[in-house]
Amino acid sequence: MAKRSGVLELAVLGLLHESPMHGYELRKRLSSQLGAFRALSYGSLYPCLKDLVRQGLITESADPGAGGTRRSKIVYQLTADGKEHFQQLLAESGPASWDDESFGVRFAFFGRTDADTRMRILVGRRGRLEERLDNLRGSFARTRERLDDYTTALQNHGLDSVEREVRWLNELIDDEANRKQTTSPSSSEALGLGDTTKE
Amino acid sequence: MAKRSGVLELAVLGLLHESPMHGYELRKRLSSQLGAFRALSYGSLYPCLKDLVRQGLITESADPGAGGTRRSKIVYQLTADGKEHFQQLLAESGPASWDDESFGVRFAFFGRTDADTRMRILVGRRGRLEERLDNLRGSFARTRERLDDYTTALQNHGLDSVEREVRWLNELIDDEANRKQTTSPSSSEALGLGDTTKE
DNA sequence: GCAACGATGTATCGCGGCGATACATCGTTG
DNA sequence: CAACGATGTATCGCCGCGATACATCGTTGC
Repeated sequence: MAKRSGVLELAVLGLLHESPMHGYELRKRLSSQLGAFRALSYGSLYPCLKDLVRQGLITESADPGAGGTRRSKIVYQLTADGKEHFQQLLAESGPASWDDESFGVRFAFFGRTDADTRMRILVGRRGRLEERLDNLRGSFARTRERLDDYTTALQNHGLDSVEREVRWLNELIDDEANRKQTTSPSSSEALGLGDTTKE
Repeated sequence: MAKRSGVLELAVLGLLHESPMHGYELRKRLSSQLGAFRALSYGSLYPCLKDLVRQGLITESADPGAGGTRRSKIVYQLTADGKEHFQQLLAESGPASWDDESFGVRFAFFGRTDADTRMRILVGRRGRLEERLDNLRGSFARTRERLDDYTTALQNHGLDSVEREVRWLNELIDDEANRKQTTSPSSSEALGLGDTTKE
């Protein structure tokens, strides 16, 4: 228990970091702010919120909104423990954080973490993608002759997409390196060369 | 029951269309041939196979492989009913077939269906993507000023990806139109203009 | 005023797929 | 012939999705 894949937890904590919110609002922002990531359902959200309250990472309080008609609207707010836990989760740069969804959410909150963590996650993510690229190219070469045009087109398109993703990562990594160089020179060399060893 | 989201069923039937196979082999091809789509687990595959057998769409038989040591290796084979059902599933061009996964699998088997079905699925898929584009652009415009650089970069990247996908779809649609025109002229006009009305 | 309606808002349930795991046999290597 | 990794079938628990129910707010129109 309390596993919940982590990513949902991270996203909720991160959004609540900006301002207290209703569950409803939380859900909307999850799909709009965090990009094209599919909106998660209430079936996941509310149990997660309940869990976070139980852990003392967020608190729920009545809505001070309208006139004072007692009705059940709940505003969730981050606690000090919650902020701490958020930082801790965000900085985790293990293999799990290279996953598509996990990376997307972490990247959206990059502004709240330090340069080293950003670089670690970026490089790790690139490694994960290059791994995928290898697999793709491998099975592509292995099956290319006996596939029809459509299957081939699909494979090529998939390959292109991942390659494009890698290029995007490279730009981001360069940006980070430059930013770092401005602050503390002669340290960009060691970072870009992480050798992508798996877990 | 028997719903199983359809896409798994379709993929298994399609792969079995080429040649009889073991479950193990089936699983490997699911991730290599059908592109970058995540490998589905045995936890889904075997129950699905069992279900297809129960429906009489495939049959299971002992492996004629090695020497004759009785051991449990099972080769699955498509039946006549299975072939028919596959065609029927493949040709379904309802809203469900515009989904990412569903479209990918159907596209991989495009060679086994007719030009009209191909065009219907292609145009529908493009409509779905343009719908997504609208949502993205909407929430983008609505939130752009109060977001930091990273969140903005993420949104832009997401937008680019979907736009790129639409461009790919357009190329495919053009190709299909040309192909059709070669065979039977003056019929390409009516097809490209499907107005993407939802379900 | 108030009826009607869509957006806002909280909550639960069933079910399907995923990941882990167990177990068995094949083929190769030293 | 022992050891090991690839091949192969099978199941189980758990998580998250989609559907759904229900209540209230704010607006519109008469």
